[in-house]
Amino acid sequence: MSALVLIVEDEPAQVEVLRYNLEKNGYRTSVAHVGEEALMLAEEEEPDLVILDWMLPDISGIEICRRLKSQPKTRSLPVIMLTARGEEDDRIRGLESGADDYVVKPYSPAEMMARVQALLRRSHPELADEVLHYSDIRMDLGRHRVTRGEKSIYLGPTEFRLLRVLMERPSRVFSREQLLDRAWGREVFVESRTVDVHIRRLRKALNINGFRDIIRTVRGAGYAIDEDS
Amino acid sequence: MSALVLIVEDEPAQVEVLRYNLEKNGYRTSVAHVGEEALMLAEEEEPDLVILDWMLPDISGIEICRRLKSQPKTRSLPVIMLTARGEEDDRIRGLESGADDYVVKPYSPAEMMARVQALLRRSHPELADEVLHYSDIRMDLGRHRVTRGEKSIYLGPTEFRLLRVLMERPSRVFSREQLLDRAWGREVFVESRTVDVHIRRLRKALNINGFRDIIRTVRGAGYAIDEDS
DNA sequence: TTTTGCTGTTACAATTTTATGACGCCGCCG
DNA sequence: CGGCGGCGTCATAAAATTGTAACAGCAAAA
Repeated sequence: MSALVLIVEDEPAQVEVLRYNLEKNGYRTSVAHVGEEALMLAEEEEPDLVILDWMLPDISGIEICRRLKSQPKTRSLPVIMLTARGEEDDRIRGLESGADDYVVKPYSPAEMMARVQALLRRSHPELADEVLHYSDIRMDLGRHRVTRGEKSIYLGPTEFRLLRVLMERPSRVFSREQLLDRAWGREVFVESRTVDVHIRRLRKALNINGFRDIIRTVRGAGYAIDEDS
Repeated sequence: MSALVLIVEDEPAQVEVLRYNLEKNGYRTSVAHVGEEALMLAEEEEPDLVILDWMLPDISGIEICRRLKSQPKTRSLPVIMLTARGEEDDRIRGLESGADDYVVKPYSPAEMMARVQALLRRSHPELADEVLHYSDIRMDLGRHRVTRGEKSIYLGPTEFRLLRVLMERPSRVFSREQLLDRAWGREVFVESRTVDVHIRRLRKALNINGFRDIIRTVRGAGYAIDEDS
């Protein structure tokens, strides 16, 4: 089961951005458009984290945060406050009201995801599994799971490590020696040609259905995982 | 994803020079004109490096640096201090305040870029991929990728090495022997005319579409990569 | 203009590199 | 013990890359 993130935000476009990115990173989401709804959902659905917009139609974000922090049931629920740019005072008031972190709009999705993960790691380490993404490939390191699009992919241990190395630095070309070092370990002795074979196995597993090959062979250099051919 | 460099500088002309050069080298940029803004952006945008002018309208660069180095969140953020010429004391104070490097104005863009890359390599090796530029040609050594304008160019291994040699010293003329040495290796024995053929292959690949030929033939001397014919 | 020296271009064979399929070994689990 | 899955290696096929020779073009020198 993955972490549930409650999004409290009245502007639909913002909601969509958040929801898209959160789900892409493997979180479940739940949305409240107004303050009342937020308080209710926070209690009913027991989310693992709240992203809370500062400006809401009814109750202010700061007030919601205060209420959350005053109830035993939701006291330890991490809150990320979303504020408009440059309101220095707001930031301070936000933190005073008990928010655990704040993000100013506009923000980069990557930054937001990093903070979400940081907070989750603090409160529920077991929910903060690291997940690598590239294109439509998703690699959940904690669960040892790989999916492409909707399909789940089965990989042997070696292919898993190999893909992990490649996914940690998408587009970068790794020589066979580098791959052996990183995916096999420094002291093992295996033929460098063996990499070819595992690359092939990886390709076969990844290209299940009619998926386009995403591993780029660079003659004389090595392999990389890459969008284009 | 490329590295984000925060430029803290109040003089627009300086900003433009920096921004132009940084972006040409594949970095993303962000600009603060005054100290307050710098501190805020350093925290919000999580840049990977800061270029910090000494003289600013509100807070001094040295003070900003001190503050950055005193906060856990920004402590390990590399700082390059920009100082006016000849202020030896300033330099010392700059380094004392925790700056990781300093550059005296006026500086050469190449020097600045070299320092940026050096610092990045130290802190985030994965962001310091080397990229060569000349005219509209871009060569990403880590990704093993060449583009001209928007088009991506495919090169065989030898053409790749050959272009690399030429790109490392644009405009310089290399004799066939020098090219054989550097792109083939000292101990291989190949006909010097072979260079011609690979130069042709390189030209053919580079001049895809209607791009102008950028390799200059110097009769009796060799080849160079060059803007004009 | 003819000659001469160098360079551009093309075709082709040789070589190198990579992909693939098959095989045997080994450790794990029933 | 026996089967199975995962792994490394090898042999061979398939591709891609490369070196050369041969010839055409061209510009400067004679």
